[in-house]
Amino acid sequence: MSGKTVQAIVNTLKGRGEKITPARKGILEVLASTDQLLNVAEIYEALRTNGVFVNYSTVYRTLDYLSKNNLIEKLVVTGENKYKLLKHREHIHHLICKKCHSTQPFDYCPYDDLKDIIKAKTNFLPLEHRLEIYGYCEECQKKHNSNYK
Amino acid sequence: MSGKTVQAIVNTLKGRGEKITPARKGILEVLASTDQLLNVAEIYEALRTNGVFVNYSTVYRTLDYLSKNNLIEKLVVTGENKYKLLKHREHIHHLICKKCHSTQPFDYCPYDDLKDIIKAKTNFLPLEHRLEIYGYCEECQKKHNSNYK
DNA sequence: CCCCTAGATGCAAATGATTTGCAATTGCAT
DNA sequence: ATGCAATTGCAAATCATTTGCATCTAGGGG
Ligand SMILES: [Mn+2]
Ligand SMILES: [Mn+2]
Ligand SMILES: [Zn+2]
Ligand SMILES: [Zn+2]
Repeated sequence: MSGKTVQAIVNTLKGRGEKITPARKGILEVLASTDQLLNVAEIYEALRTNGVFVNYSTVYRTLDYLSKNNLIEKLVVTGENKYKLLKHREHIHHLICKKCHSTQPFDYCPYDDLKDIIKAKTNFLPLEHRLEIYGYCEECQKKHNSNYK
Repeated sequence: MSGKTVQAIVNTLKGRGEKITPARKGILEVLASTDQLLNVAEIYEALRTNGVFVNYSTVYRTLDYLSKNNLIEKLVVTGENKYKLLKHREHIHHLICKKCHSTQPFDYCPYDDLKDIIKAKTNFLPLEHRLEIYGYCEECQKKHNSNYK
């Protein structure tokens, strides 16, 4: 499921005259293979699982590089830096489990209305936003088949 | 404007049998004197401006302490830890300037509807949320009296 | 008011994540 | 195949935050 997306992104990069290196392609493949947000250590480990043995500093530099090129997104979740692939022009938020720390994408966004309200009530010019929801994922609710309400 | 609020909070602490120390009262006063989110260095500096010369580790420990006691809130903004006083039972979000990094509270929250949508569309149990808006504050818009749209 | 002690603080060292300088390597255009 | 700018590995530096421990202190009891 990763193949096509990654190849398309790689072609985008090539079109911009950028170099394609194992670290770059490797990280794109790692991020394309999941819908979870991954932290740096997870990316580093997944890379070597995939046979890509790059240095930690290269992982950091490459994540910066891909972020600046708007191919991935970095977000801070519970004090931890996490990364995800930016597919198409999607705009999504995440549901984050407080127990197992799994994340799942969620495609609804209340920002359009919110933006208008801000403009109406303040002189602030809203441009971007960050929204995350914390709670319990389905598995963790079952596992502790208890009485969260 | 800080006096009454801080005194009320201090009384709350005393009621719980907690000790009131210069660091605790000092940090509460610093946070009560602004509606900005402050980072650790700003809090440290404000303390000594106010004649409270405590160690950095004390600032960290006290911020943890006050957070755990639900008197202040810690939030991560653009990779930086920031703190605010928790007054009453207010629930607000923040408008954060991308230029000058000032923050201003904003009291509208789209979460009620959002929560229902999540429950309708997923098996995730939403409990908390984080929402921040990034853009340009009034001053920064004027200063660069330019053509943001 | 003085004592006493659990808890708070100062200090310096440890930690952990991220960044950086530099020499060696590599992608890719020619 | 060659050349060079960009990328990488490595080790050291940085930076925010945490921690161990000896010393202080807030505030309750006498
Ligand atoms: Mn959104
Ligand atoms: Mn809200
Ligand atoms: Zn979970
Ligand atoms: Zn501003």
